[in-house]
Amino acid sequence: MSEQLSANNPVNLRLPDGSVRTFDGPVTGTTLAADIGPGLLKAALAIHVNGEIWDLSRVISEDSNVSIITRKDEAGLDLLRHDCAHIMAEAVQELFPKTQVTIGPNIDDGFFYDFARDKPFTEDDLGAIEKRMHEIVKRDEEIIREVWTRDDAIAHFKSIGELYKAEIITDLDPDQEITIYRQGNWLDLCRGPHLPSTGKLGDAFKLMKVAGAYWRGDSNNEMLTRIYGTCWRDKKELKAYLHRLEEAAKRDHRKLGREMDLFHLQEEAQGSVFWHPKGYTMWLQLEKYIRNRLAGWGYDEIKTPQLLDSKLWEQSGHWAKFRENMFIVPDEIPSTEDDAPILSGKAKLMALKPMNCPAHIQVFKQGTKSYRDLPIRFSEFGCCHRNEPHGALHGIMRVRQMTQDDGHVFCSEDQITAETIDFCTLLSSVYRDLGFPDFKVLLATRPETRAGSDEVWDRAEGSLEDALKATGLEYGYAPGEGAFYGPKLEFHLSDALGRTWQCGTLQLDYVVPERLGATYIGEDGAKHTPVMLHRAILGTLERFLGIMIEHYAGRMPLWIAPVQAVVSPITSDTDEYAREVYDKLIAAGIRAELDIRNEKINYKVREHSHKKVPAIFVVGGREAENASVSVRRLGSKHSTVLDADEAVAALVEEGRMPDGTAEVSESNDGTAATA
RNA sequence: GCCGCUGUAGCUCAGUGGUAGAGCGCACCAUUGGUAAUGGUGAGGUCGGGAGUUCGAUUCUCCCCAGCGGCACCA
Repeated sequence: MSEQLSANNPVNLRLPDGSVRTFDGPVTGTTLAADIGPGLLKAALAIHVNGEIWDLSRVISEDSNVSIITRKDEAGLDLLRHDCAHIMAEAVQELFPKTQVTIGPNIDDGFFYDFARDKPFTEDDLGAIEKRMHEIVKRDEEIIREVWTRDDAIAHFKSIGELYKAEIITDLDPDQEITIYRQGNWLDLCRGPHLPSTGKLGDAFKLMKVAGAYWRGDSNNEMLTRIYGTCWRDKKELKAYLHRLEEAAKRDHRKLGREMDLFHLQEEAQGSVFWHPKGYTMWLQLEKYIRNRLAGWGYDEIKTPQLLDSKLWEQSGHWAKFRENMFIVPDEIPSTEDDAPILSGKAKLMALKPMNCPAHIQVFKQGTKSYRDLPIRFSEFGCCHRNEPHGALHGIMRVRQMTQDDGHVFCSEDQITAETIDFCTLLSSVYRDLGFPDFKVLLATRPETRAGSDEVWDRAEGSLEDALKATGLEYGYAPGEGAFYGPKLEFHLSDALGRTWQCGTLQLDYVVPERLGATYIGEDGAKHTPVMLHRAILGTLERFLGIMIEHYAGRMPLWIAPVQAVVSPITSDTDEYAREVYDKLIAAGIRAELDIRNEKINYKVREHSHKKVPAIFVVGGREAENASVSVRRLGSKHSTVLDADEAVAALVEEGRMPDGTAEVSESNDGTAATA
């Protein structure tokens, strides 16, 4: 069909309400918007054409289903954010002419743009850049889409010193259309689409922070300087977002850990946690809970050594594949001579265990095992050390000494599916108990650095995926993210702020049991190597407690709260009665405190509320007279007067540790139900 | 590990080329007060560590360490 013919053909555009507008020939989104009304023309940002988002200026020459996109649409917000990134890049290059642009994608709540510059940007530069951005918005520069040839584009970007852009184009799929967006005197390679002009952006944006980021995300490449920004439809949304950040900061486990006196960290033991009595109470409760649950699913708990000979790690494959994350200790008596080296450097080496699996295999190997013994399930609250990079450490979420709720299941190949189903059932029940009903599953496949042949990996990945299918859980993939000895399932839970955390894992391992010589006698009387499933539900207690603290904003469920109740007399006249109530709580097994300090009740209520104590029992003359208590629950402005014994009994009931028998909560979307 | 920022009292933070200050917390005294701060008095810091410049450094310069925000890595 020739151009001329199509130009004379009428074009029918069907709008979302079903109505059709007919034009004499090809039209642009702008024309359509104007045809519908001046209000829409003003609000229009782009247009959906048969499911694709187009610039308003692009010519539509065929009958299409269309809808105009405004800033009210989700797609409109995405456009605003991406344009905001472009406007930021324009501002940066106006202010700092020798800076090269690289990539600038949208992210949750905003965008970033990575720049190459001799001197990295600092936070002090953000004010000037932001100011210039507002000027560019005021200039209301028209944004023009142009299609260039590949060679022209490469030549152009090379000629202006934009080597990264030239590299990006060079690496693009040869069939990919090269589009350039021009605004004012500035232009950028971009797939688009974009707003019709910079003025449409508005003023609800803010540059948030600067950071270093490697070119193409590879730590072997040079480091670029990244600027993060946030962008919204209007000032009100921006303000709400900033408020949300402030609220999230209040939940920070490092802040709450200090305020609630749970733990501390100090530089002499970086990456390892000093647990205080209150924090360790939470730890012990969580440990007790998961221990109970594991025992109910056929796990036998063991305890294995911290320091193991490097020979074992060589054999297991850790020495070759994991050594840079291990703490190595020479097995030698250090010299006490003043002028002699402390260590000779000649001693044999031991290593603090970074994982428990080789030690569990040693336990398995004691005595002869029969196929009738399988599956054997060992659990251990294994304290592991990993030499994590300094920059990775973060509160108690990312530490160097960690305690896993670890376990290894030794089984035959035909037991993998049943064990996987059981594990997923247990895991979803645990997450539900702990307040995290929603989680996602990813199948992580072979990494580049790995032990074992491709044939073994084919088998392992196949078995694990088959078993995963049998659980009925929905899942995605994490290519290349498997452990060095086998593929794994990653369980990512969502917290109250919608963030996701990888906690649980199930790893299928054909490699390490064989390397370490684990065998059992099969039905056929011959030796076979068992399959090993490495699994953890919480992941590590440190991280999981950190997640729980932030998820609950410190207001822990009663069973895990370090102090469950405080008894506080109004005046010292009722100290004695307060002590009676306190004794009742203690006798009932409640973690209670008695606060008979010479302070006003207002002061005490305020202080215990800040410390997130779930229940305050206030007792005055009235309560003492009729053996009652005035109970004020955390988060409530009101108090309830109850019979003292009943109040204690109610607290005992509420504070019962969950055991997996609770009803499935409504927020569970069903993905967690596997039983 | 890489980039940037920060490091002052237990906590949150102000401040200065002439050896430091606030609020909260803590101690003591007074106050006995019904559900988110009673008042007063006092103690407490070699200003992250080391070196340099200077008559003099917490302040300026350099190096190191740690924390924070990211990147990379990861439970």
